[in-house]
Amino acid sequence: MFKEYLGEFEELVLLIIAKHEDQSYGLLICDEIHEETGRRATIGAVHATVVRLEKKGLIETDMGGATNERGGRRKRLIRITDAGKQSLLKSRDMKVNLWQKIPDLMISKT
Amino acid sequence: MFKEYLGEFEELVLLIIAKHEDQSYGLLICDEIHEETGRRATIGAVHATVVRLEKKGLIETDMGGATNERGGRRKRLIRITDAGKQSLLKSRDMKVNLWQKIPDLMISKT
DNA sequence: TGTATTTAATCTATAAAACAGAACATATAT
DNA sequence: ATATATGTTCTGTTTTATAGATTAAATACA
Repeated sequence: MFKEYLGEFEELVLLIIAKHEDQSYGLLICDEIHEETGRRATIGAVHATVVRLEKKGLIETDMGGATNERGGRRKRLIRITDAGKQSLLKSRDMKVNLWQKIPDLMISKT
Repeated sequence: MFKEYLGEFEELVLLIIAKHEDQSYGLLICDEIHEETGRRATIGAVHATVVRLEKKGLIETDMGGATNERGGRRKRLIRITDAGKQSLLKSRDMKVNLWQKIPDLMISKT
C-alpha cells in the first residue's frame, strides 16, 4: 500500500489545488508553485505527484472541454476531495501542535 | 546533492529535536513521534533521517557520557543548529502563507 | 487545406527520502 | 561471568521527488 502521510511535495501541490477549488491543472500548478514559493518545479515532477495523489483518492481529475483561448491541448482539471482536505488539515494540525511545544529560543537572538 | 527542502519526515524529526533543545537522541525521538502524533516510526527510519539532517548541517550530534540510569549504550545527543531553525521557520511560513489563500470551503459543510 | 504556433499532458529514467528490522555495542545488576 | 536493558549502526527495499524530452490537441493564418 502507499504511505499514510503526505510527502513534502505532495502537500505543496495539494495546497495549490485546494486554493484553486476546481480549476487547477498541471501547468498552472507549476506556475503557482513558483509564484507562491519562489521554487521551480518541473512539469514532470508535478504530474507524477498528481498521479500519486489521485491514486490515493486525495484528488479527482477529468479532461476539460475545448478552450475558448488561443489554442492548445485540453486541460486535465483537478479538484481536491474530502479525503484530501482531511489529509491537509491533519498535517497542519500536527505541526501546529508541535510548534506550540517548541521553546522560544527558536526565535534566535542575534 | 541533496534536496533544498525538508522532507515530510525530516521536518517531523527536526521539530521533535527543536522541542528538546539539546537532549534529544534516536530512541527518544522515536517515542516522541508516537506520543505526539500517534504514528509509529522505526529506529532505522529515524536514524537514517538524523544522518541526513546532520549532513545538511541542520543538526549537530556527539556521543553522551556514561549514564547514571539503569544501563545501556551511550546516547548520541542531538541539537538543532541555526540553519535547522531557519529551515523549520521557512517551511512553516510557506505553508501559513498558502493556507491563508485557501477558501473557507475547506472547512467542509456536511 | 495544410502547416506553424501554442498549450498542455504523458513518458522514461534517475536520485533522494522514507522505511523496516536485524545485528551489534555498551552499560549495569546480580 | 552472564543476563538484561538501552541504544546505535548496518543492510536492503519501497516510495517520493526530480528532470526534461516527447507526444498530443487545439487554433491561427497563409
